[in-house]
Amino acid sequence: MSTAAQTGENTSAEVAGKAAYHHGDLRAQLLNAVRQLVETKGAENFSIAEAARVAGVSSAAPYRHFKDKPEILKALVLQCMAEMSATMRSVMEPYPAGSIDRINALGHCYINFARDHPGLFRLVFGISESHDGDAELATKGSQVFGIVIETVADYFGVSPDHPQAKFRAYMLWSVVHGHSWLIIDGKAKMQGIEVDEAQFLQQIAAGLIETVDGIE
Amino acid sequence: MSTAAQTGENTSAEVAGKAAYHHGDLRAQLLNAVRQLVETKGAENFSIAEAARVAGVSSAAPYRHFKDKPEILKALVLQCMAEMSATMRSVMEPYPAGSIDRINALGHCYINFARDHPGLFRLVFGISESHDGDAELATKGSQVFGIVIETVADYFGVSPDHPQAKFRAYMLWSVVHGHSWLIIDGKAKMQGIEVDEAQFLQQIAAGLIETVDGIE
DNA sequence: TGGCGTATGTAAGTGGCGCAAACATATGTA
DNA sequence: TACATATGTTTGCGCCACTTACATACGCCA
Repeated sequence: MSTAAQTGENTSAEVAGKAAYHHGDLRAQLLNAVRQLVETKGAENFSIAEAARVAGVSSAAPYRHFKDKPEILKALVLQCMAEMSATMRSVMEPYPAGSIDRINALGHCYINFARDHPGLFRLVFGISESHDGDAELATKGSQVFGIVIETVADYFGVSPDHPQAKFRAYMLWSVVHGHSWLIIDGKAKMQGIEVDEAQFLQQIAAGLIETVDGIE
Repeated sequence: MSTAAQTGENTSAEVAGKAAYHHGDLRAQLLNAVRQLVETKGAENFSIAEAARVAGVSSAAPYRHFKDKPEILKALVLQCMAEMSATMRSVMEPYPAGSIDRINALGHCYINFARDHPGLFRLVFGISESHDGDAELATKGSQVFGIVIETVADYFGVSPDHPQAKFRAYMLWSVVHGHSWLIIDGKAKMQGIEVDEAQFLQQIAAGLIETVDGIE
């Protein structure tokens, strides 16, 4: 448990012999620690103090790199969003542009992120400290949703600015987002529902995209 | 601010002259206080101590009625779920059984709950302390989702046990649930999307329910 | 009516956390 | 080499979750 954190952590500075006072990379190491804690204990149960302990520094050290707790979490959210958009781009790349397979691949990818990192998913989409008007978050956010819009627009052969493309993309996003939540909350299983995900996504695509009589 | 809490709270015991020591209804009053705090500050930012202050008792008093913080929140979740299912039943009642209007009414109702009580919605569906195998939560939960299944099954004229009815109901639930989350997170607005909700629900029903060639 | 057990409240204490100083040490640059 | 700055530590404050010991009211039975 505690060793898992250390295997990759202490290599950079302490082992290198630079003495630990300035180990040069605390910000990144703290983010790793926070990420690990959020994944295991949830965003509302992690403490900066514990993250500092994991990183091997005093409990006040984090405040040299982050203003306060929300700012740490925001940094982690940005990191996750960047990963999500990168992964989404990579999983859809094998499929031909404009194909329905690309849309399905996006859906699977999104859901898998939630299933594989429920703690992070909850953080990214569930925390109320929304930093409401934050520009960075908005930007990274559109990099995720933007992919969906692009892909849907490609399918219909229209510009991503087309309102109908946005609307259809938003419907898709809603289903996939909702399903992700229900999965990690265990609500589906609680109701005795076992969802065949491939079928689910296929039916969604069929009902919300393919049956639409051409846009514009 | 602080007076708002008192207008409705002190009436039961203190004003009645019974002295405050046993005011007879602390559990309910605490739940009210917690509800108010969760609605305004979010479930991860409320403190038992503050709820006790609002209710006008010492900070240890709540522990006579609730084991710990998660248990308080669980009680509130149960309360919310009961309200949701009651409201859902009442809003669909005016429409004829088996009609698509009933399905739409359910959707609106669900989304409205999220919009009107984002803090509570986050609590009910977003907190990781899922009390995972909790029987009470499962029961109350099925009373919510059960309504959706029933209504969809009615539309198709099959039994609520029919797997296809469950599957279609689950798809609907996912969209509505996802949209609710995106709305209260402001994600839609952040992406410059203004969703016409009536149209949204109508398109969903059209794509996921009405176009389905009869079940079984 | 009176006494007793129990339910329900309070006060005080423990340990942890978020965060702010004030202080210490390393690093880069003149 | 000296100084400004970045980055770490120690200490301290206030708040919180939760516990334990104590106090008070209420219900019930003789």
